[in-house]
Amino acid sequence: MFLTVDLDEKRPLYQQVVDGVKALIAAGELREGMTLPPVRQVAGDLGVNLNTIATAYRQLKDEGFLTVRHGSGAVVSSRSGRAVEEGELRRSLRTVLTQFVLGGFNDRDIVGVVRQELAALRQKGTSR
Amino acid sequence: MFLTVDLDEKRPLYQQVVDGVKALIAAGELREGMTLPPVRQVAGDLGVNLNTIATAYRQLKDEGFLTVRHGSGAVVSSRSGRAVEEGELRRSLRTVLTQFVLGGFNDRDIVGVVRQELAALRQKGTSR
Amino acid sequence: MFLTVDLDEKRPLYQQVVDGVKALIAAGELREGMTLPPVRQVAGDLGVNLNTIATAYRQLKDEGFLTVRHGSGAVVSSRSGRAVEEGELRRSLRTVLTQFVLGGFNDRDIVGVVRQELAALRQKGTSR
Amino acid sequence: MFLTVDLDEKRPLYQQVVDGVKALIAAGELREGMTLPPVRQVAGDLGVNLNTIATAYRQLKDEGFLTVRHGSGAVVSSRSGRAVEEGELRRSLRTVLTQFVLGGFNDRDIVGVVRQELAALRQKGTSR
DNA sequence: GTGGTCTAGACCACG
DNA sequence: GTGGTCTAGACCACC
Repeated sequence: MFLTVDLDEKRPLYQQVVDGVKALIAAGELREGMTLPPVRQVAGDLGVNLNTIATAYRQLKDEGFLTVRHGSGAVVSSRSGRAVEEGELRRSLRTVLTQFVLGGFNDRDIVGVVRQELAALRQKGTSR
Repeated sequence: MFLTVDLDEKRPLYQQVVDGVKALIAAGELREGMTLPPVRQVAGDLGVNLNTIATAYRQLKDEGFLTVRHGSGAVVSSRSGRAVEEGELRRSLRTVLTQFVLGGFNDRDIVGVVRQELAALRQKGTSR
Repeated sequence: MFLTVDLDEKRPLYQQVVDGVKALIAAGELREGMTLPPVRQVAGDLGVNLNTIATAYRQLKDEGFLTVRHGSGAVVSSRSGRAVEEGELRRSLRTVLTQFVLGGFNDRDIVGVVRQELAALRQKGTSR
Repeated sequence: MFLTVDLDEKRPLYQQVVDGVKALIAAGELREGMTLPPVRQVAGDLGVNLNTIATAYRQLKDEGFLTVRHGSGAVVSSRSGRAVEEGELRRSLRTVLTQFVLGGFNDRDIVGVVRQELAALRQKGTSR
């Protein structure tokens, strides 16, 4: 798989997996109908506890990104993901931007970084 | 004060206060030398426990944003805040941008939202 | 564990715990990768509140001595602790030495005591 | 006077004054029978609150370093200062030495620093 | 008046 | 099981 986790990060492990899968979907690298590797395999590959991956898959299912068919693995859902509340998104964005501002970046710099990251996010797959 | 907290958010209350104060500093609304309202007053205004605000002030002190003088109050520090690692910042940004992409926003939209939020962040105070 | 606290001291309890852990690390008795006992156990052993120990662990984490992994435990960090300013250290030393001088110790005595304490500090573990 | 205080230090202001006076006595710069400047003057010179200096003088009196004669100021006591408990002293010393060890100093370095500071402490006055 | 510490006990998040 | 957060309320230290 194309997932990695970092024990030294602040995000919990399961969240890193969730975010990683979402990123792959956003990049078009994972598309609807594709099957994700079994929980056990991912856990083994990443060297983390099995429950951690199970939690991540569960959250992805709850958010509508995966359809779990008992015995046949987790499949990327057709209507991938329901909208996250925009208010919440903007709040997260605001927090990150605040840190950039406090770090001394000016608006040009920040918009540049945003463009860079967007390009990186979309470089793989068909995107949309 | 201009702080708010939301019990339904995922961030802990004290973290919301920390982020709020940082945002005020970034916006130039709080400047070095200014005194923050007493812990008890903030706690009362926000309807949370005194210790929650004390924790927030403590973290802001530890991060170098505040200088706390025991019998006096908490004043915004001159060397406001130490640098956050850029790598960590970019990672946070990437996570947020992924959410936007998954929400169906295109790059134009996203950059637009970023510009809006930056403007909002900087509208108050002289900035600098 | 080899920690003790004393209610009659001026240092806050959590600070005594912080200093105690640092001393164990300095002595090489606690080394990187080792897991500290759970918060609740330490609290029970020392007869203090859980939160007091949690505060100590939190500060040690903030200072870079511990890496705390939520569901696991607190392990001694590899890059144990960031440097303390030498100026601040010397100031603390000066204050203590002043007390010894006022207590009637001569320089020989004082250097002797320093050597004793250093030896005690380093007797355990391989040091390094 | 030869006292200074630093608002950015961790020690409380009154404690800095106490330590400063003790240092002057230890150095022999202040000797028994000499009169300290009035509280008001010291407070003015240092730019701190009058109560802060009053607290410092009171503690010095309580510890036996000063004799306060109502109306005639504070006089350095003949039997300057009662012994501080040696156990407490050693504990303070141990804490400081721990920090030096954690800072990477070896025993030679540390003893060298101690000798330096002792010399600086005693350079003025007749000492003893 | 200010902020800091501590307790007792509840509940949540993570692995 | 682990650590983290929050509350309610007490008491202390500083200015």
